[in-house]
Formats: sequence, structure tokens, C-alpha cells
Amino acid sequence: MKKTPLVILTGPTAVGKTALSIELARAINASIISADSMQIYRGMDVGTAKVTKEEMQEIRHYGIDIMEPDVDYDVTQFVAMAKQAIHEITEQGKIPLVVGGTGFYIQALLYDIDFEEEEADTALRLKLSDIARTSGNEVLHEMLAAVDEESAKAIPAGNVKRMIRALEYYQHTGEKFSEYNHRQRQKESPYDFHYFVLTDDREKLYDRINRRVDLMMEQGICEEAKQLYAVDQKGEHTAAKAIGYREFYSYFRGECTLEDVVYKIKLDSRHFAKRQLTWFRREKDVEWFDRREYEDDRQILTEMTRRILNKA
RNA sequence: GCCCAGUUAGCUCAGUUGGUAGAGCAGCGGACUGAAAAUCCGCGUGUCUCUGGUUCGAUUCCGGAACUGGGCA
Repeated sequence: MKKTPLVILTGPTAVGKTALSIELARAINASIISADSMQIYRGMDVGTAKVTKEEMQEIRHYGIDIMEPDVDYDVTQFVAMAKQAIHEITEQGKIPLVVGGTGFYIQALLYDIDFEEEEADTALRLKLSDIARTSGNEVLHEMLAAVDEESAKAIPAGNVKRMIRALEYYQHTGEKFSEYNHRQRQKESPYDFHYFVLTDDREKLYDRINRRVDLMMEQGICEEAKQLYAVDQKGEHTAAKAIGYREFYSYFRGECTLEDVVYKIKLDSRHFAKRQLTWFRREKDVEWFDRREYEDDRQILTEMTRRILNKA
């Protein structure tokens, strides 16, 4: 059977994915699926640099504004949503275009990672994180080593979150997490895809990030953060972990100045962009588009379109 | 003009009882398969302001200069 075509457009925060994605969607007759872990939340617009209605034009967007910030979302929900959207878009004779900076989501979708086995076990996660807090990370690490040596070797004792997931998986399935991972890694993508990663000179990227944060301040990111804070004062939900929002928490509590907040948002965004780049560098089959090698978006667009249509 | 303090990594600063130096932050690299904008791991050579002197040896002690801050006129 012929594989479903799929185009991915990603890259670090602030490289200019959004503007290009609209142009690309028009050029290849696509609908867009957002692969962004924070743009799914309503009321978080300027801080997530969300596409506006005007920017969208006539292009249909999936996966934006589908959750309230006090409800948690995760990869499994993303994959389910995206698969449904791909089906729908393909039925219409259009190409699904995945756009967003959440590499983990893209990976899970692209290789159709199997998440069926169980529901997230919040109670167990809490219990395990309690153990780490009261008895120390080493105890958790030893627990993991006892059932899954390979995972214990791969996950440092400092990384409580990943130790918890490995233990959770083992408890629920009786299979070692490392074995499961190994199995998933073998998977071949069910899609006939292009994995475009947009990048740029590091200094230019950081400049753009810094300037964009200043702009966000003018556009009312503070008000949005205030609303989020009102809903989730403790910052327990995933949405409250978003860069551009979480930095306001200490300000609202009177622990720092607004200047400190701006500095921190810029810093966190730069660190984030760097992590994204690390992620994409490791991914297989990506096609890099370095802005330094092209004169403008027009040229990049032409080249992307050429590659997509040549294959089809 | 005089007196005091300072000048060490991109930034803030430690330190060397004289044997050419180290933290935090920044920056850089990496991991990641149900929290992922999350979480975690790793990487520190720099004219120790310049210039004379003492010394086997000075970033460290002494003299001078420059710059910065504070004080007195």
C-alpha cells in the first residue's frame, strides 16, 4: 500500500516557522497540524507566538486552542489528534503539514510510537516522586536498577522524571522500559514524509528571540500570565510551565522585578532554542534549511515546494 | 590637586603565606519514546591592566603609570 504523504516544518523557536508555513501550505495545498505543546492552550496567545486568525488566512489549522490551561495534555493526546487530522486532510485530497517546535511530538507521530498500553498513573507518579524527595534520588535509582538495569544505566539519578516513567512502565506492563524503547526505535515511519528543519545563524536567532520577547511585553504577555496565574496559582499544570508565563510567577509573588522577568524569559527561550537544535540534530532523515544559504523566504519556499512535488 | 579602594574568564567576583588560577552566571556540547516550552548530564588557558624593580622565579611583594569608584580640598 502507498504511504500517506506528510510534510513537517519545524525548527527552533523564533526562526520564522509560522510565516513560512502559511506560504508553504498555499503552495502545496495543505492544511496545518500544529505540533506545539503550548499553543494548544486557550488564552495563551502572545506568549506562545500563536498564529493569529489573520495570519492563518484560509488555511485550516488543527491542534490550536483545543484545551483549557488547567487541563493537562500530553504526547498521546497529540498523536491521537494528529492522526485523526491527517486522515481528514488526506480524505480531502490535501497534504497534511505538521508545523511546530515540539520535537518529541513530531517524533511520536512520525514513527507512530505505540502508547496504547495504559493510562498515565498520576497516583504512582506522585508516590514515586515522594520517595525521591524524602529518601533521595539514589533510592529511586536503585529501585530502577533492580528491575531494569539498562534503563538505570541510561538515566542519571538526577533525572527523577524519567526514572519515574521507566518505573511506571515496568509496573504496568511487566516489561522493561529499555526493551520497550528498543522496540519503538526499530519502527519505520508509515508516512512518505519530508522533515524540514529551519535554522539560522545562532547569534541572529538569539537576537530575534530577545527582540520578540520585548515585543511580547508590549503586546500584553503580562496580562495573559496574570490570567493563568489566577487559574493556577501554584503553577501545577503543564501550561504553567510554558516559557513566557512561568517566569512571571515569582514577580506576582513579589519576589523579583519586571526587568528580571524579561531577562529570564529571554534566557529561557535561548536555552530552549538550543535544546531544540540538539534534538533535531539527532533525528534521522531531516532536511536542513539554513537561512544563511538562502536569500529570503521566497527561495526557501521554492526549494521546499520543489522537493515535495518531485517526490509526489 | 591630594588621600583611600579597586583593576583576575563574556559578566559578577574568589584566590594564589611568591612556583602562571577557580566559582556562579553567560556561552557551548549532549541525553530524551505517556509532564517535552518538561527533566537531566557534561565542558573552565585567561596578556591575572600596563610598566620598572626585588627574586632562581611575580598575577601575588615594592615603585611608577593608566583607568574606575569613593572621600578631602
